[in-house]
Amino acid sequence: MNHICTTHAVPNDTMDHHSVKPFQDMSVRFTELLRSNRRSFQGGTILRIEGGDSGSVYVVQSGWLAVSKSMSDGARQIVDIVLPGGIINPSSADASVSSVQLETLSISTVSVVPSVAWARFLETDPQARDLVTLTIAAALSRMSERMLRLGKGTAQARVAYALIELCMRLAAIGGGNGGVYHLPLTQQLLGEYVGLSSVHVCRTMRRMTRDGVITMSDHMNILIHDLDRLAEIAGIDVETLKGQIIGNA
Amino acid sequence: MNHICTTHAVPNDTMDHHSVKPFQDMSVRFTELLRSNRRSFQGGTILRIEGGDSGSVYVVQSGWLAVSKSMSDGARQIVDIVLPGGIINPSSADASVSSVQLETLSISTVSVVPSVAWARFLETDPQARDLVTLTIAAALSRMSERMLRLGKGTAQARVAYALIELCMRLAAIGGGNGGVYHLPLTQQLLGEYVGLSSVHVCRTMRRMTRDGVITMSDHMNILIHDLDRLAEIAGIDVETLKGQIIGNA
DNA sequence: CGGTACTTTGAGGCCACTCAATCAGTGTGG
DNA sequence: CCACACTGATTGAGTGGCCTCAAAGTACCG
Repeated sequence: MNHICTTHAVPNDTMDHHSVKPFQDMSVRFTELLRSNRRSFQGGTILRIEGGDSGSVYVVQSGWLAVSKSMSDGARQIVDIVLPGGIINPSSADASVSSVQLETLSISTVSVVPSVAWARFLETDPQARDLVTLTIAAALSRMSERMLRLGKGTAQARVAYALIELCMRLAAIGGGNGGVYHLPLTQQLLGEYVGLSSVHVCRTMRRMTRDGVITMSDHMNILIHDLDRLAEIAGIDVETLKGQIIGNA
Repeated sequence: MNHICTTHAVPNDTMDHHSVKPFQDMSVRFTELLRSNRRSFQGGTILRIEGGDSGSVYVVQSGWLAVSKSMSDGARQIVDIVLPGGIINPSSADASVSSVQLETLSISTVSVVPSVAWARFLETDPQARDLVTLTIAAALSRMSERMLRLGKGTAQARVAYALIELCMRLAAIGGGNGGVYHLPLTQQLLGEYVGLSSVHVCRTMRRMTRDGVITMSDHMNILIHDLDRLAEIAGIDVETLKGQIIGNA
């Protein structure tokens, strides 16, 4: 039920609760650029197919997006999950020259800025350049961390890391307080994020539930009971990680 | 036998055969910046330990580098391999804020530019900024591609992809003609790159040799006999990939 | 010639996969 | 209001790919 790019985009200038934390201190021109290109999409919308629209930068203001790649046999890997405040630049950053798919995981508000306009703007705004640099650094850090667990690392470690990563990133932008949050992902999608089959994601999370580390309620509502245990399973130091995968240091 | 950062760096201004392809058309000031910070390192030198020297950008002019991360149990994942022409900016690009290890895989010439000087220089040189952007895009593309195979993808596909990726990148900077090249990696290291044990790397490559796809001679001299077969195993389209993982489009 | 580093091959085990069936939640139309 | 369909979670059974342990082979070097 993927909708190919709802072109009937909804210009959303009614209210401005969309100004995400990382964008708060930016210049007026930056804010204006985002606002004039803002669109809304429902969950499960494909914004960009491999190399299709090669000329836009995506600035996320609300909702969750997934950047993914697929093998010829259809198996898919979610390369990165982008939260509000994230910037996806297929031609220079988060997603490479092309061949990645970009889709919404939930109802989202995204500013779709033509690459040319974006580049021209960046030339004039050093502060925006710094923001982009910081955003990319955070994305790379996340990806490296996830790669490490994809290569080495058990199913438990992969899932545990993903849960912590998303929880921390969410907290950084003012969501999910105290280890409670909602994942707009099926176990299938989570599996594609961490490189596991949906079945094994289920088993793994079930086990962590039995062990009292987390609690799940209706459709991926996560409550982290024992962050220390979870961090141990994931093989990370919470404090260290915080400084690395969060963009707004 | 890792040498902790040979501080007795050898300023290498004897000849200038170091000017790598991607750097050829850059400004004089850029060239000068690199030259004044150039150093030589022997293979197996650790240039940067997790978050240690937090303030340098590394511009590779010759040799191979590895960017890696380790788990608490010592298992290591090579996040990216950087060839001549590559730029590693731990605080904004290839390697994230910190917590990555950077080491030489072979004798290398690298310009180690202090972050502050680098940032200041970039402010004044839009062309250099574009180069950085392009370099990052290529790195991200490679990483995404490798992540896909790390998550889904058999041992064969992972190894095959790595061989093709490195061959193509090497060819792009004027190395290894016609599918023949030398990998300055042990099977152990190649395993850390593609997420396999050294034993299984061996078996996999042996099998590809038996199947007539590649030939190996003394210590990782690779000859690709049947690129089409190899590409099929890797699950890629050669032409498509070329445009994506190579920086100098 | 012994030492070291790396590759190769065998044997056996475990983790995660696939296949498949059941269950739970949510609509949807009669 | 209930039967039906549909999507997603759960659990079991069995398999296979990759791992580990281990031993032998090969090249290089002091």
